[in-house]
Amino acid sequence: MTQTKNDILSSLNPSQRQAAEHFCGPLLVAAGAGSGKTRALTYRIANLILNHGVDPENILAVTFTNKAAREMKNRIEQLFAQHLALIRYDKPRSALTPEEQMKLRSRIYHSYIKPLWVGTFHALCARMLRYDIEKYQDARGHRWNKNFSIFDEDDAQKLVKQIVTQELNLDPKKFNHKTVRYSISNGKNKGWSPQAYQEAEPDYKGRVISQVYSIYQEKLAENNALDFDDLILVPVQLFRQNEQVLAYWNRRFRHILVDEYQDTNHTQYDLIRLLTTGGVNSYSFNDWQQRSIFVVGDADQSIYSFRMADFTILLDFQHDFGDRLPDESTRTMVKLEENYRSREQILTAANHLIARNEQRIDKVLRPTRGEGDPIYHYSADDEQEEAEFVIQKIRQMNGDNPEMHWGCFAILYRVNAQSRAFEEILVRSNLPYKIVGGFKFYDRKEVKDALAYLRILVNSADSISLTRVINTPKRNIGKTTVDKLMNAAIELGVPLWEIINDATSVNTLAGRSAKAVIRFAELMAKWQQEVNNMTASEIARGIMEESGYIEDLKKQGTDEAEDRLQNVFELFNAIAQFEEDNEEANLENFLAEAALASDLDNLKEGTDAISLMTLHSAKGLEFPVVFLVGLEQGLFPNHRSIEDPPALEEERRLCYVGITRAEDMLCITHALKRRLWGGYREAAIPSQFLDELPRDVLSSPHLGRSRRKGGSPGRAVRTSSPQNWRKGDRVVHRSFGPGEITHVFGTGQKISVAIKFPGAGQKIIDPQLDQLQKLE
DNA sequence: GGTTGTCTGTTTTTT
DNA sequence: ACAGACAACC
Repeated sequence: MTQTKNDILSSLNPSQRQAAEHFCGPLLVAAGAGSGKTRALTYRIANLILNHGVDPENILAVTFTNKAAREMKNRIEQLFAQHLALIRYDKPRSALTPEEQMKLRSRIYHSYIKPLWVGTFHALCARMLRYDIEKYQDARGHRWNKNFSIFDEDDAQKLVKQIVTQELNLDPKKFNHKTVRYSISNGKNKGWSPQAYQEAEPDYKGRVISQVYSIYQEKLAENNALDFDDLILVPVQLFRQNEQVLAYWNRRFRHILVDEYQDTNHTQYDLIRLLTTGGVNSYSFNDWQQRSIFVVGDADQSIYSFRMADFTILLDFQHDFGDRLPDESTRTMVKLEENYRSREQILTAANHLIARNEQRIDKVLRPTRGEGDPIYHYSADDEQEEAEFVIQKIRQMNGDNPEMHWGCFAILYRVNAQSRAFEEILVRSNLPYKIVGGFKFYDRKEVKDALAYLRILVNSADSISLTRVINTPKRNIGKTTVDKLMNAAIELGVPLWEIINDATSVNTLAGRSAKAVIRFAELMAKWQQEVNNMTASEIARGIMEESGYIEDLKKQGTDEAEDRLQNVFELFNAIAQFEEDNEEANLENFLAEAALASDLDNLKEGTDAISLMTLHSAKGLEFPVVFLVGLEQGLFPNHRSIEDPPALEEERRLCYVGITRAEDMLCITHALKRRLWGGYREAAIPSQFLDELPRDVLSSPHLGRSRRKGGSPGRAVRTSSPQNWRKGDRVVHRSFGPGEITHVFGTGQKISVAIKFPGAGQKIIDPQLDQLQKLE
């Protein structure tokens, strides 16, 4: 009888506790970096179940990444283990015998973890759709069945390309398939149908894109496939058209928790709102009996606007769901401001930097740990020397401090391409490292080929997968043959598979390739039969063997082929692992998971290695020592953001995210010269963010040198305006480097100049806005 | 139908 | 610089 409510929550601070104790109604937790938001979330879930008697089945917890979902499950499990060890065995968890541990874990998993719905928006929606998608039809009557394929970005682009170039014969320069795909994606993230798209963007371009969008949806339906955006949008539309379906999920998920709420887009918001209110479509919704909406986020860490995330959704929470009272008197917002992660000097820098942003909730990170060391700033000659410096510094710290193992260090950069210089030196130095994100296991050609085979078995309508592997390995089924078959399929309005699987049609259409096509069809048909009899592992091995794919790689004999072979086997391992971890593992479930999984390396965590990743991937993580590299104008902030104030604010938030990853030590570097697009970019100007950090927390032995070489960006603004620019002047631009003026337009205040840059080509620039310096 | 060589855009970030 | 797309050739 020692377990009371107090005991579970006793380790929380007052604000965390207020968040964790929240039962019914809306609550926004505005949680600064390192303030224990995951803690508040997990403790609240435990508290709901243990102290309020909520059935885990009634809880929906949405995270932004798979990693975060895994982490949350683990932490909830640990909480329960701690708690139940005391209740059931009357001793702390650490004192349990191995058998008792095992028994306890299995019990916790079955009664608490498994019935909880914890996952990303995409994974959770995919799961709901496996139940209900057959009740859905879109505005034009298209339907899907529960074996739908999930198209990744690659598949989606292929489809758009097909439409743009073949169906509509558009000028590929004006309507680049990637740009069109991106526009469609953005439209979907705003909740627009093709019709709505056209209404929102009624100009010529908008009308064309709307038309592509419309055909694209038709094709997706023909393939029985959805793209990433549809996974969210389709449930929203289904909920709007089918009251019973919405009522079911609304009743089911009484308590909804959303992590990283600042990263939600409008469609995701609609989904959450529908699930929470059950479709009561007004702000007067206030039936909070036995229900809650609990969102956690930080507007200062909103870094996904390029994916249509909109942090004003977080800023509006109080208006949407809350009591709409001012911050001081509201009962529907809690701020977590104590920072348990970083040393004071690091927090000072972070607070100072982010305070420059206009759009935010006022909030500071209050230090709880000692002052720590100043932030170290290093100015390198080029990207190679930058990497050498960082690695040498890591070796030195590792040598000096026995407790600093390799896993303590992280190198964070703006773009993936920056990892190369570091990798080269790490390999040469023989140090253990891991690259998080970047190349993804499931993006590799051979893995996608294997998955395509499997997808066809589950969803034979998936023509994208079918065309992908029909001649891989080579079976003498060339482009002309595939085109003929495909045209017939389009003509008849049936999936490609139906043509291929009919020997007569094939004989008529395919000429001398007919035999090969028929053999391929027979192979696939045979394995389709086995989907319900054999395990996913057996099927995967079987089809990859019998299709000749493995044989083909083996006989190539190159290192690359060997590598690919290894990856195919690695996929088999992943399937086997999946079968071990999931009771109802089957091929369908595996494919659903694989489509949404990022990379496999996450599985082998725990290895002691230096971490390399982009700033975006670093969100949510923390490291004792962080190196923030490549702080150069044009790289970070990225050149596409410099002239766009909201985008620049986002870059600044990204920098804030980077700084706040560091626990004890932060080191910021930039290079004066950087290899980019093949050539060198000379005289790179240090990032403006360096100037935006408070001076007194920066320790920077090379500061003087770097300033003189790069010029001070702060001062350059003022010196550049009254100049007389002339054709032929040699100049240095803040982000494009050195160049020569080729034209001068206008006079006086309204002057603009065209400059030819060796690296970036010709650009027209306003010297008032851009930092331009004349060279003598 | 497959292979070789040339041309092009590409580098912001991701579920 | 480099991969992927496409055309010309085998």
